[in-house]
Amino acid sequence: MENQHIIDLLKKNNLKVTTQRLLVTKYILSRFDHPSADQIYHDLHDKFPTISLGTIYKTLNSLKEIGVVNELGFGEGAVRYDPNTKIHINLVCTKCNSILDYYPDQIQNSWNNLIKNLHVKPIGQRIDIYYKCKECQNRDL
Amino acid sequence: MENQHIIDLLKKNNLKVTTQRLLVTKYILSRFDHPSADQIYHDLHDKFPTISLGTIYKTLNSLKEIGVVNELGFGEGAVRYDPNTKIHINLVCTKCNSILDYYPDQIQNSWNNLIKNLHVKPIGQRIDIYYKCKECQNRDL
DNA sequence: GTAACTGCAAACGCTTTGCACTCCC
DNA sequence: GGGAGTGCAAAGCGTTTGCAGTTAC
Repeated sequence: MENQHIIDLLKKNNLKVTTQRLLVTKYILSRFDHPSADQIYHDLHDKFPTISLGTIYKTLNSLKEIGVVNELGFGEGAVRYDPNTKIHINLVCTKCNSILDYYPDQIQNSWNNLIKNLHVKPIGQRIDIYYKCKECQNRDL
Repeated sequence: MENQHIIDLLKKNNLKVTTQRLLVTKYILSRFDHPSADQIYHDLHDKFPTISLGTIYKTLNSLKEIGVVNELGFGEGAVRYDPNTKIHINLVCTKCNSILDYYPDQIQNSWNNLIKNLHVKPIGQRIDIYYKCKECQNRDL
């Protein structure tokens, strides 16, 4: 996503535009592997050595509040941040904790069909499939 | 579930049968609200005042390893334990964190249909829908 | 100018760990 | 009798908070 779009996005939501927020927002929106706060911190630290982990967390929480990212918490380890709020399936490797997005054909239709009799109004959803990724399977042989 | 079944379940998985394990296992299997370790601790403490939180955690981890419960981690708050490993939808209230199970008609068929082109072998799944429960909606009026 | 944001460090909440004691088999 | 399980307290880890200094607007 271009800088200008991110600036507009932040302004529209009454968030001041700072270098840190731009960096974090641009970074998370460009990533499809659902990084943790710590991964973001380490990756951005090269470009911007004074950024702090606290600011990463605060920014991610702001982005969560304005609906730009979803949190994916797990039983163990850190929360992962998912910039994809559309219906999709997270393929989660239970060994290395990698996460891959998966979009089956007609997923929106299938999903609508699944929840057609639901009596409540969803404000979000999460679909995970746990498996062992190729690399981890090979590593075990 | 009867005590004898739980005893068999533990023995079959090479877990020694102790009063604490019996209590925790029986308790979690009887609950449909996906309690946290702390909730379990407080509820069992009445019956068995010397049980410790550490033992609750250790037992839950053992039960997880033998596939009796699933962990539901969230961005905030404690992990919740779900004794239902069949396909179902967790209706999660984002306000009070209550969790309700939901079984749409034909959910297994819909799910099979959704993942029919998936090239990996699932070892588990999790489907959440986030919403605001009736009580929380009313409370906000 | 001022309210919001940042960086830092300390605090926090949930979970795991280490260890001496106890209990199941 | 021996190894697994328990209870306790301390440690661990990821995240939030408080606050003084800084920045966007």
